[in-house]
Amino acid sequence: MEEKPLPAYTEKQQQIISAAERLFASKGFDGTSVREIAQEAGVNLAMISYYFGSKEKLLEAIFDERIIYFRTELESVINDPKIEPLKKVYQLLDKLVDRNFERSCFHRIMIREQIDSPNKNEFIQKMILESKKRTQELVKKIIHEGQEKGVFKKNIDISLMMMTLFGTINQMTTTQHFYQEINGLQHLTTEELQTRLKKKLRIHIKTLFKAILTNEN
Amino acid sequence: MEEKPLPAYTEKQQQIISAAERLFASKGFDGTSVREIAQEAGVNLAMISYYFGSKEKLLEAIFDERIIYFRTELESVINDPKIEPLKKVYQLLDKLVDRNFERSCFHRIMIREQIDSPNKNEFIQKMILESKKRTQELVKKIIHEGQEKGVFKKNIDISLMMMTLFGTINQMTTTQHFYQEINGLQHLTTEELQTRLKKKLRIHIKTLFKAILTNEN
Amino acid sequence: MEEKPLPAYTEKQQQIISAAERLFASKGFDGTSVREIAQEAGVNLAMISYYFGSKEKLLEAIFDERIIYFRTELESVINDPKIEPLKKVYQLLDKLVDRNFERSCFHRIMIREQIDSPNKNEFIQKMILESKKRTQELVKKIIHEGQEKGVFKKNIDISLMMMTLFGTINQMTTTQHFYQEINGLQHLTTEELQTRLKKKLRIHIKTLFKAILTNEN
Amino acid sequence: MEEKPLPAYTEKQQQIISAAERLFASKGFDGTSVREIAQEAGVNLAMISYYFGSKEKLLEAIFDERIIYFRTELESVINDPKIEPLKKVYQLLDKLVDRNFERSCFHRIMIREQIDSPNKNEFIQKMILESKKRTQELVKKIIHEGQEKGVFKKNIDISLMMMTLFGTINQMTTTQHFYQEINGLQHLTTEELQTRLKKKLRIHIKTLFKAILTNEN
DNA sequence: TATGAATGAGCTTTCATTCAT
DNA sequence: GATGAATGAAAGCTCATTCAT
Repeated sequence: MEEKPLPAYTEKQQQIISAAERLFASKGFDGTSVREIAQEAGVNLAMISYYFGSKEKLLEAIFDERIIYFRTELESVINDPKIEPLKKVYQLLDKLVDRNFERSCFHRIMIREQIDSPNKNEFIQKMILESKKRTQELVKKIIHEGQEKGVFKKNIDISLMMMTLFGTINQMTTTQHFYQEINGLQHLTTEELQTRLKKKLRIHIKTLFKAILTNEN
Repeated sequence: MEEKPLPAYTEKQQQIISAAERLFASKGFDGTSVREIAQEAGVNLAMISYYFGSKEKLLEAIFDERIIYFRTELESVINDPKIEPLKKVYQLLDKLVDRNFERSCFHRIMIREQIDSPNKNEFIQKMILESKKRTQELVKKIIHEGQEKGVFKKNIDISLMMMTLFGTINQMTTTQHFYQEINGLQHLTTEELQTRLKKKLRIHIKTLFKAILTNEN
Repeated sequence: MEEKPLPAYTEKQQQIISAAERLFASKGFDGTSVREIAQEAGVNLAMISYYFGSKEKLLEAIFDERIIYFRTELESVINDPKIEPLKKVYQLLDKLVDRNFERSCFHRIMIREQIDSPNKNEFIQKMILESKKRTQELVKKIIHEGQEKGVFKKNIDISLMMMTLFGTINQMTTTQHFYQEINGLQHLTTEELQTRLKKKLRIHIKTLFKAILTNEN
Repeated sequence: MEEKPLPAYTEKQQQIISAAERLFASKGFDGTSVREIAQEAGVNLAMISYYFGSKEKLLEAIFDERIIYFRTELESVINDPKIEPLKKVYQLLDKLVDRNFERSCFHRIMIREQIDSPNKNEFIQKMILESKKRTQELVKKIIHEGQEKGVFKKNIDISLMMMTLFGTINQMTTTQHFYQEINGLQHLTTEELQTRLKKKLRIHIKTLFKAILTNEN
């Protein structure tokens, strides 16, 4: 919770974090062994305990490292009074979509960590909750602004709207390969697919929110 | 439909499936040990390998057992030509929401299994893909019908619409506790929360789809 | 703390207990690895956790198994009113010496476990304490009897006397090889040494106690 | 005597020795990690290997450092021809008791190291053996003197007498907490307990030896 | 001299599975 | 069919030690 003045993690620690992030994303936390992480990161097995203390703490470090990326991004743009509400929403949505594609590994980890279950890591739960609260607060502000200006509908359930927002993005993130398969896009490389999906998703989400928020068509 | 073509699973096997389903849902496949399943099911440890061959095959059995529940449900209603398209969509949506709440354990498992990854169980991947295709086909049919009748908009990207549909439902399923926390509903029991969420979600999804599909407000 | 009606430990468990006892006696608890125990006992490594849960619990099992041997032995003889006090003391002393030689491995373990230290196993500490209390109570009874009959001195500090009693026996148990070296008995086999020591110790302790307890010479 | 023949150990080395001594005393050699010692001593982990070569050599260094304390102490007093034998014995006993309480940590280590075992550190075994021989020689001298003067009994088994002597002292050193518990002295601080025990032990041992050595009461 | 980083071997324990009955 | 015993492999982690600076 304290702000870290220094980059905090050394290069080798970054290597480990990055390797772990990739593996946790694709095989899950429990499905990934510390040995695999060490191998993927090209470091000695014992280094992981040496640097992070435990596998659990390594996961926390990943959150600690990546979640910063979450906070800083959004707020700046939103507080510009000149931009009109819908544009602000659009900007916000684009950012959310972008960051999901840019940090897709981390997002996949986070999606898994969100799944309801009793004995989840508390530290991480709190981080996610805090992040959700922040974003929701932000969204609420813009929408209220739009409502006051008469641009947006009244009676918008923001929590449910967030469900749709993050639900759609997460669904895209997690089920790309199904999308690819169903739509006969097996010929595309992963990168091509990603580019296409990002473009489509950006438009889709904006269309969706225009429909949810305004009365225009 | 009522007759089961195969003797299916004995009572003891059902016990195991049911116990495994609960545990896989809350702790993940890799986070659950066969010992735990045996204990939760009240059966001997060796029975699980004995009956199902392996932990992996047990997971497949869960899918095998529950996915039927998926197929049968939807189609019947949809083929009624008297019901108008939007009503049909509404009925479909309600069913999807309901089955998600009714079989929330299995859905949580499925959500996890959908998360992109190279070395996932192929059998299950195919099951999920097939199920997705079926549902998408169904939805496509209704929507085309609505489009032909001039009730629905043209140019609807069904795949993305599905992302929003399942994304929203899944997001609700997996992040109930965050919703509860953020909205200050800690005083509700799990059951009360579920009832409330289901009601809200049903409305939300329908409103959403009306906005997506039609030009009315 | 509950009495076990059955022999409790299977043959294989006995093998493990016995092997562990030998190793713990000679190398200490922390100095012995579970692997060594498994090898010495000729069982699979995993069996030890399977049967006893952990290395710690195995140590407890050793105490559980051997400490019985402690309780039963002594009391019977002492309650005979016909035997005169000094004879009773002699009998008791002989028994104590004998059991130390018979179960010398276990005694060495117990000596180590008695050494003052903060994070010792509580279960074992309690067992040892209880055993010490019992024995002290027993000794107290005989001595009081002797004092009432005017055979023993007044003003005997029983606790300190016990220190001398068990101190001497334990010292013998733990430092046999030094005794052997110092007294030029390297030519004796372990067995021969033991026999000689036992005989000597029996006499020594009795002489000692006669001197402590009575006024005769 | 005040000049140290070798530069011996630097201050930092002394810190390490002292920390290790405390930890080995309470947790045993194998139960103590080099990391703990470094932390307790407030020095860098690598310093320990750097200074002493290995954990084993550190233990040897402790013996090397502390055993001097053993040798020098006793002999001086004993060679005074004016003091009568029993007084000499008394002085010796008091010294032995005192040094045990003063260097109780080191004594606990030594007690552990004495416990029979094939693969013990030879260097240390030799040190202990040599120390035992010296002390025994000393005792022998005084006793022979007393026997010649007709003050002490003939036929005294000195080795066994030593067993009783060190056995009693060691027993007190290692099982103080049991003594405290059994005699209902939980209200005493460690220091108060020690003071009381030392006083009692001094008297007890002397009484004991008077009884062993002489014919008086 | 002093130290943070690094290492390979080892630790205890648990895993999914199979065996013998 | 049903089960307690058994197994080899692997898990996460800590160990004493050494390296590079």
